[in-house]
Amino acid sequence: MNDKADPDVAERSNFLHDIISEDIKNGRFERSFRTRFPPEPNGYLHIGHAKAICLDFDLADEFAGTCNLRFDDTNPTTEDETYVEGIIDDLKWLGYEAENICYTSDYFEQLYAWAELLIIDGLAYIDDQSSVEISEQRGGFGKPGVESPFRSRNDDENLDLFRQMRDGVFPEGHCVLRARIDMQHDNMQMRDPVMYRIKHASHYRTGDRWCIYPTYDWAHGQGDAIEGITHSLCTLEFSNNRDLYNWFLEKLPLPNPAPYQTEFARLELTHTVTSKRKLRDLIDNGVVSSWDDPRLPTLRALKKRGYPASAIRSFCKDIGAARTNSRHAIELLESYVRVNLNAVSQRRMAILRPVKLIITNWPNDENGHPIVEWREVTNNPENELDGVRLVPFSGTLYIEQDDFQVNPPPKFFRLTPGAEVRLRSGYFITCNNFVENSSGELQEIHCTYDPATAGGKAPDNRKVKATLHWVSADHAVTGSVSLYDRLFTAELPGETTGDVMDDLNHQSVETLTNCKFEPALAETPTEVVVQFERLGYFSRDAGTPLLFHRTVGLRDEWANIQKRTKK
RNA sequence: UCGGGGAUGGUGUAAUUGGUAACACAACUGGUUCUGGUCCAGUCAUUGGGGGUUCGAGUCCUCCUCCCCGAACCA
Repeated sequence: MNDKADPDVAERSNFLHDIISEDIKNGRFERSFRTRFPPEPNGYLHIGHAKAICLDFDLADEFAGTCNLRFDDTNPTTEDETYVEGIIDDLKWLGYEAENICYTSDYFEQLYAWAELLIIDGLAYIDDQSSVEISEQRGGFGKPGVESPFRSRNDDENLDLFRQMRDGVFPEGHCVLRARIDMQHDNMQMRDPVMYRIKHASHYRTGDRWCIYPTYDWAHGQGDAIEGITHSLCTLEFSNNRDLYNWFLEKLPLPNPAPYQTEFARLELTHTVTSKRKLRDLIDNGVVSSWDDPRLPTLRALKKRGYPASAIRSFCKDIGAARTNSRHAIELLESYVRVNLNAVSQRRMAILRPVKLIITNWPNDENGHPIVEWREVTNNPENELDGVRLVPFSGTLYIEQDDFQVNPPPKFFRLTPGAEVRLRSGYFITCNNFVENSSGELQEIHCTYDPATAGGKAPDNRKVKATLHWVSADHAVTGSVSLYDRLFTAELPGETTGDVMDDLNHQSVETLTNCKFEPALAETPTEVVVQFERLGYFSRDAGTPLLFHRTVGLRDEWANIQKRTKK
């Protein structure tokens, strides 16, 4: 399930591609290319993860290799089964299937055995100091560390203590297992890093079998080796861990060549955040409703909002991979969504902020009721196979408030008193009058129609400057629409004050409840995205009846004109 | 302060590995159009700064500047 077949997605070269080709050419590994996507199950996947996933899986696909999904579950106090399930769902939705679903916790026994081996080889020791003492002794940038007084403990004692650790003899924090490397090393990661800590916590998979848990560094490379990974791809912040990754692998009796780590820059987007902590803060503080709130950059939120998975994949492929820290404009992602949706989504008419339009010369039938015509409207001009539908048209309609102005600004092409416009697939109409209430609010617009322009074409070929969408008042279904805007006003939230909450966009969602939809919209299946003509793409909510989420608006030249004239 | 990694237009990614800056987004001009959508045509950088090697440098050397990551029993 990948879209190699998608001609829109061109393969772009990047440094990872080059490295792997080189390794294959030189026969560095006698096994085939294999990588893994290693999330920690303590939150849901977001757009940043999508980049890593696309990289891992597409590279595997391209080089005839495989990719595992591995849950890096070494910290029982933060992880949970629900996230495991959520991540599996998210990955599937994105369109990828893992070769194997693995868990670091499945390697706990092996990891433990290897740790004993290191102790026996004099390469690890039990340190009885507290975390603050250890931290203080670690030194600083340019300042060498100090060796622990327990560093010279003999191997037999270390082994004995380690076994007692495992047996639950000690309380949390009593001691840790440390690798004996070099307290003077320039790389802080190499200053006798902690391999095991005591946690009397039950793990969502191993239950109470363990009370000591391996740290990331002690588990990751070994997990890679166990799975036969060749290329361990991760983000830039792990660069400093690479020395340690290699050190452990060298000291262990593993078949060579060992996997090796290569880092790339994580995906950052403007006007949003992608750290799990910050996402969680937004949820916990009630800024957004949950992990799938459509304003969030999580995959489940994007899905709910109507972002096609294939658009996200195209985006990730095209931005490629590099080692430069960068931040992509969120508009770029949106443009991929528009390109995708423009091709596939059916067009419908919906009025978000309705105002009544009365056609004063509209004919009545023999009973004195306005006649109803069923106008034929194209479903998608981008795809003839989508055909047409019939939309009821009559003498009383709703149009968008924005489409009428009494005193129009320059370049306003829409309806104004005296002007003629087209109602899409309907008729040309001319505004003769309008009605306001005592407080000056627009109540009704009165127009006459030209019967000769049925279907929206004038026999004399005269032109109009605008085509408006409309909904017949008698046939309209009423529903609601949620309009989303960026969650943060600042490109880089927290840039000025350091607190992302200071940059919150307090108008990031607006829900309109009196929207008028053409009848066909009531038939739209849940989670399907349609284009509301002239407005944008909208996804039907699965829970709330007749609610649509705005996926993304259409490009809006009129908005640009207004912005320009303002300057 | 030490170590590691970066720097190409408004933004992001490329450049046959030393051969004369490409693609996308955004913006702007104009054209087409029954969506101010789509589509089409066009405009918009000499590669952080200095010096050097070379017929030729974004690619090599050198000095400088700026930015990111790192002192968790998180990953």
